[in-house]
Amino acid sequence: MSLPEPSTPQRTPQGAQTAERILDAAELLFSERGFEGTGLREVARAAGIRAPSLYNHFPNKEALYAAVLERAFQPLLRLLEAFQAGGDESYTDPRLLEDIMGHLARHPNVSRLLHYELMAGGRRANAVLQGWLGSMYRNGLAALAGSPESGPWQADELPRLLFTMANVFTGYFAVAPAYAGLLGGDPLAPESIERQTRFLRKLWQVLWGTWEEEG
Amino acid sequence: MSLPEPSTPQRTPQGAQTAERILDAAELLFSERGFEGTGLREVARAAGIRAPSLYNHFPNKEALYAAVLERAFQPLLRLLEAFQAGGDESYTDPRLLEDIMGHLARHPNVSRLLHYELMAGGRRANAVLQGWLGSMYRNGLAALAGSPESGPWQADELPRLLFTMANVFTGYFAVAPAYAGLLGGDPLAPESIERQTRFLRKLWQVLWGTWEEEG
Amino acid sequence: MSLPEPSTPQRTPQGAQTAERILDAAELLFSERGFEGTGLREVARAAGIRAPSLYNHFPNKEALYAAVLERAFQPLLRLLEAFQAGGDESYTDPRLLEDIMGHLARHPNVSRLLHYELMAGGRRANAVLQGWLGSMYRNGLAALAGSPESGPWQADELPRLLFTMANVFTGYFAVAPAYAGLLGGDPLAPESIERQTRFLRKLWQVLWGTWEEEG
Amino acid sequence: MSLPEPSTPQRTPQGAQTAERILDAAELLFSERGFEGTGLREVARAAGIRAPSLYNHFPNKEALYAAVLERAFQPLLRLLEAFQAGGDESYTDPRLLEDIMGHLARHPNVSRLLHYELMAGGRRANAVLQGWLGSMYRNGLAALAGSPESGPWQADELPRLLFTMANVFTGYFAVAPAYAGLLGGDPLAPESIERQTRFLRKLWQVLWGTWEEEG
DNA sequence: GATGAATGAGGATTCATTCAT
DNA sequence: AATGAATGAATCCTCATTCAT
Repeated sequence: MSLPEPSTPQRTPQGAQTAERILDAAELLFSERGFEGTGLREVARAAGIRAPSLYNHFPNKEALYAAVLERAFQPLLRLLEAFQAGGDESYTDPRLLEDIMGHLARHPNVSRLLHYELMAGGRRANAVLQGWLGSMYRNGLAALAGSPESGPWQADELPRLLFTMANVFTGYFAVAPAYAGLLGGDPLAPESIERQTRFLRKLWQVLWGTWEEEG
Repeated sequence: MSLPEPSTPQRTPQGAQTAERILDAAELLFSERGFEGTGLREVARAAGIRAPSLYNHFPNKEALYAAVLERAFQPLLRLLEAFQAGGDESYTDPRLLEDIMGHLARHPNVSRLLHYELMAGGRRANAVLQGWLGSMYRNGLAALAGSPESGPWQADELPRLLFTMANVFTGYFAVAPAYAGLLGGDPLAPESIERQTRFLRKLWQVLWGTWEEEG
Repeated sequence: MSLPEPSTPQRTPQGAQTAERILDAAELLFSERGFEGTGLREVARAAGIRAPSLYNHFPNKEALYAAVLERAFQPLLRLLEAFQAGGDESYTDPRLLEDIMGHLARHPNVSRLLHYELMAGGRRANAVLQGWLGSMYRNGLAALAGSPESGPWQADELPRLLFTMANVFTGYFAVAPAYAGLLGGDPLAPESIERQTRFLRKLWQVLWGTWEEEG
Repeated sequence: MSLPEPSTPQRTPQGAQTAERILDAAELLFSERGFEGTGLREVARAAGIRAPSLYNHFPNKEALYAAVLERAFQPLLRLLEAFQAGGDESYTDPRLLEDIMGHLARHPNVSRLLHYELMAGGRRANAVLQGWLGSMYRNGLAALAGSPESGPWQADELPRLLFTMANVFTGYFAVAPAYAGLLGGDPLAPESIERQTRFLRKLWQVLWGTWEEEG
């Protein structure tokens, strides 16, 4: 009666499109308001359907949330895996930083979802997240330990450095909206993200002692 | 019936004690579950009363939340103000870092409240937070700009550096519980906090180029 | 539109089989959980289809329920009619009792459906049931009135005696599961049903004064 | 806003009265429509309150149902216990029959609740009911076994006789409404209950061989 | 004949809040 | 200051049903 766009009314694509719209809507809302702050009616409205229809695609709110996390975190996981496969020296290779920053910039919801989930701690046991964190932890530990760069860091400091940097990366996007009022511009505007990317690259190099003043 | 611990048992009127207990309970719960994830019944139960009694002390949930934030953020604000009064060079003085870290370590809820509030962005207009952020922003900009330390940072990078460091400080406590499973120990245990403090001091010095390998 | 009735299972088309499977599933579930306690999704799942497909065979839940009752009660009705045709003296003929008991034993759902329906009283106006009860009432009144057996019963007590016995017959099966825990064995096991049949035959004879101690 | 009678607005009686009204309403509705057929809104409306207020008196629907059963069955339990204490010969004493019949007649809901619960079988594990049935079973077995009356019954038939009679007693009230259309009069009218009581007394005596034709 | 998708109505339950006591 | 009782609004979710495919 009020379906926005039944443009291609085939069987599967139809449902798949709806599921995708639901995931899109849910990702945005969950990332903005958190799990408990998000109502399924809002999600449904944003997806262009009524709330009960959600249950044709996801068995319940938790499952929808898990699906959102899965879809949001998987690319990051893949990025990290690809990076790990690239060799040990890559941790000080700015390209990873660039790639991750680019992905986070294109998907600012991911950072926010992650922070909400991290702050929820172990309460909402989430396999996806634990997997991702675990993978990052192991990848990081192994790679940094064998890094040819010396820098000022000792082995037992690397885990903390790792988590700190992850936090710095995602933190920018997670709390970006709160900056808007103070910094004047929109922190998620391309120009601002570009500056943040440059800033983080420099920060990374400073931390590893590879920063060189340039003209 | 279940009064936990009247820390300073002077002749503080019963009501004040109750209000304090409510604030304690609310601070913990809000910091753990966020605003929408926290029910007033839980707060009341944790405070040893029934939900309607909350309204004898706070006009509504939002006001209680604001009071929690106020009480939690004010000491930090004072710290920053005192620091600002201390002079321009103090931004690279490790003692501020030490003080802030100490305070955050003793009150891990503060970091979590702050992060929740930052992630909520502008939705819950909160004067306290805006004031604190604004003060930090102005203090930071002015002080860092006149800092005698050179380091690798240029004037227009200082705001980002400032926010980044703030995020690094509070982020540790905000997401600490999620680390527990991965790092093995409890990140909020004194020993772990001690190591984090040392790590952050070193990080700070590395960033400012004042780190020196020691014996 | 609805009742296909493939009474004699020849080359019954696929659809008829499905309808039958639906009726089987619905009969079991309605008899176990009652009308409101039974969901169409459960019925569909038990029949191996999805809920909307039910509507290819029955116009709605009420009609499905009515069809279940019809199919379940008709054989009993036929039994009673055949018995009535057999002559007046047959009411004290133990064979009727045997036949009815046998049928109820082979179809324990029938008793349960009947009890649920009786307890629903007049709320779900059900023509089938009213017809069956009415027929039983009339048959019973006429036949018992002209019975050659005297026994201790007077004419105006016969209706009550009739209903009481009907209740005793069906009640065993309707409430049997609740006995399981107390009586030890499964009341619907053949052995237990056999004993119940013997017991009821004796009960019937005692009531009519035709019981004789035997070896 | 629409409370019918806040006549005596003391603290406890007020709530107790409400709880009682809820129990009354729930007992009637549960007994008429069963557990799943009864909505809490109906219960609330019948009790003169709104649905959420139910939760000030009972934690959930199941607990309300359990409380209804408890209140409904306890008097019967007491009756049976008192009877058991009375001595072995009492099982053939018509006074017990009279008492039980009177109680059931005054509380026809009890029979209906019992039948609904029995038909639910073990699904809704109900301690009250199991306790009552267990008590009845044990009381019955012990007492009947030592009964001075001989009658036509053997020891191993007594359990079945017991359950049969219980079924006959409660069955009348449980399915009474369905009789209304057929018997003409209201089966729950005092006159009809009186006749049923006489009928059951006679039935009992016939079963024990103590019936004597009278003038 | 079968079903995925959609939905209005309603399910039980929780929420923050009010008020009389 | 405290709380039982009450409630409108909203929660997640299930229901029977429809319809296009």
